[in-house]
Amino acid sequence: MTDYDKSKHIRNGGPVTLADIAKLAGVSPVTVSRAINTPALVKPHTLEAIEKVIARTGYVPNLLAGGLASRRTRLIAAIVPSVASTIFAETIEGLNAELVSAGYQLLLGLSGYDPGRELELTRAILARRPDGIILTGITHMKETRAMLTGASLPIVEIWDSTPSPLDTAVGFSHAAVGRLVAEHLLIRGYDRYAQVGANDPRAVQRRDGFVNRLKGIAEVELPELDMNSPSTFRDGRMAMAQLLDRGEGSLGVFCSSDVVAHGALAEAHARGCNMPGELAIIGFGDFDFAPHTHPPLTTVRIDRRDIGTKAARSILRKIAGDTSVEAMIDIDFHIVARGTA
Amino acid sequence: MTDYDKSKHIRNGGPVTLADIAKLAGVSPVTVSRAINTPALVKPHTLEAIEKVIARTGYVPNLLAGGLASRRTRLIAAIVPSVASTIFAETIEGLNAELVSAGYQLLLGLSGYDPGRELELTRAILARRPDGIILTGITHMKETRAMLTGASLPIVEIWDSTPSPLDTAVGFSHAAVGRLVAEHLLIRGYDRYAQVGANDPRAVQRRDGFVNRLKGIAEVELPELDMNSPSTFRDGRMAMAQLLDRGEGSLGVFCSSDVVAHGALAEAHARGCNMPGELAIIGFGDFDFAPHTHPPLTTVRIDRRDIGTKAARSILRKIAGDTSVEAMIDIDFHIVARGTA
DNA sequence: AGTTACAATGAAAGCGCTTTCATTTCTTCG
DNA sequence: CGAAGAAATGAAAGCGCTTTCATTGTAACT
Repeated sequence: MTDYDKSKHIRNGGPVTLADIAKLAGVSPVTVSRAINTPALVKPHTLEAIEKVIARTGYVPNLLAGGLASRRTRLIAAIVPSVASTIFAETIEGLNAELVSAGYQLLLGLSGYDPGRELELTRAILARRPDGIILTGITHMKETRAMLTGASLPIVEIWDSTPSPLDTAVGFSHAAVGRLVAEHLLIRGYDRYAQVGANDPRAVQRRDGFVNRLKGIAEVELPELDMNSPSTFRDGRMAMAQLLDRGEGSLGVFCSSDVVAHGALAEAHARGCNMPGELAIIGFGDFDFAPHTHPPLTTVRIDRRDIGTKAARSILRKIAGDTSVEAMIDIDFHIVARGTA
Repeated sequence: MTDYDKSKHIRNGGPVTLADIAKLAGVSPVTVSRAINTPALVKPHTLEAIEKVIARTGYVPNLLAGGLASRRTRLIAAIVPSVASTIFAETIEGLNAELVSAGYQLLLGLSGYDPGRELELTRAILARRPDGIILTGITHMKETRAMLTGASLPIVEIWDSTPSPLDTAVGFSHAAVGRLVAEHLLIRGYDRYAQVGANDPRAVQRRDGFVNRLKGIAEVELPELDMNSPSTFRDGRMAMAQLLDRGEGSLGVFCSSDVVAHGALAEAHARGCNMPGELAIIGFGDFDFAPHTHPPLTTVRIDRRDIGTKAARSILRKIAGDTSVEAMIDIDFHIVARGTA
């Protein structure tokens, strides 16, 4: 039997390597590699011996070395704007659950709604050679797009819809959401219409869809908020105060998120507005608290977790070589009519 | 000048490597490596030439190879129970911000409050040889502890306090939180006391601190919730209904999170309870909505983001070889008295 | 008994970097 | 102008795995 100890000097108590295991188990390194990755190819008796040594030594394979050699890292990267804003947190959870159960690990990047940071993150992430990458939205800097397509790996864009994704997209049309909300309000008929909220690309799409649907019917008021995305409870409250102060007549408001809507609602509640007769508020996201506001918030519901799940499945299929993954995977949305519209 | 093309065959359009850059720039691979990692060691003229080639080719270094060779991955792993539950999301944001600005990347693991999953995650994460690891809480399976100490890397445990951390801990005493809340309620004096909420290790500590402080003074009622951590709005509402149904007299309630408290509050509100005279509710976390409930929620405030920031700084210092990092870094907490207690 | 096939194992090369140590090329100064 | 020291660069080895191809052992069939 050959001696597999390639080390020039005695092991200095440093981390155990595959070669160490091989030596201790009296087999070659390849066999240990197979015992770990493709145990079916190893004779049960040998396998058992190797496993015993692994357990005894507490060996943890080095996936850097493994990834370098095999060109597969079992790493999936995801870039989202934020994780504190509820909206993406559940998508991440869905993503992660699906990835972990397939033996993959999630590498997370937070872009803070900043395309420049998205670019830097993309570079940093690509340097780790993930097997796939997930991005939020469909608007990226051209350098980002170039780098991504040059890396030739599966890409999934989430939370938006497009006929021409970089690779595959999982999401829905924000403009359609805006239109749907407009129609919901139109049926009831209000004297004035307004939209308040964030200015990230997707919120803007929703606003534009809303405004366009009302074009020729009503002017949409857009209170100015001196802030950047994402917007807050406070923003909603201030905007609503502004709206209520500067005009008469019944009012239908579309907020860019449930948080903003909640703020708007608080102001309306404080002023004793009659909802939804005199004032209607529609949020976006159907956050946990939405059913519990006073009155309960009418909002647009999206299965946020499902976006993560479907994104994970798509990317895993692509990694597995499945070329039949659809370019655009649509996610459902609908209005949950509660007390505010 | 030597020819640095080591490849036996012509490059097949695959990813550009450091050797390719070296060849195109007419220098050796080491020089390119230095141009990237320690540009100060390279003559400005050479540097410029190399940078030009890198830009032109869109070269992205392979950090797997780099990490394998240098034994530094610039990767920090963090394991938290969940990211959808608000409580940890901001910690992650703080962590990430600090790490990114130091050139590190965050590898995220979600344990779902399950020690077994924490163990698996630890193994999977260690296999990627992070430069440091951050864990939530101080209770881990003994296999996890063994694996961690065996890996000999900087460890930071967050969101709890202990005199004997694995390495360093950043957090606070949950028992002390429970005591503080008990004292806050005692000052006002209620006929009955109750605690409702989750059963994760930290929530249990808070409950025990609360119960112990009231020992000999009052029995603490603990409504049964047929659920696991984390608990929800619904749990809070049901528990409050139970409490209100089965007893008389004024009542002081400590909830394991603001979400639970919000639910409890909704039930109390619906029944027209007089707060805080007849009924007191104290939450935990000071979530965004806490100031905006009706009445506004009294709760325990912790700077969640700060935990992340401090954890990141500690681990970065450790990586830099600083041995003066304190074993226990305390995080402040205090009661924000609003309308419910 | 003699192929043939398959299962189990091994040898060697190499993934793309960084490290260490050696060499070359400048400066600087007596 | 030549020696000494510093600055800039390079050669070679190797990080810890997986891959490919070769070899050996074992069973199955004629």
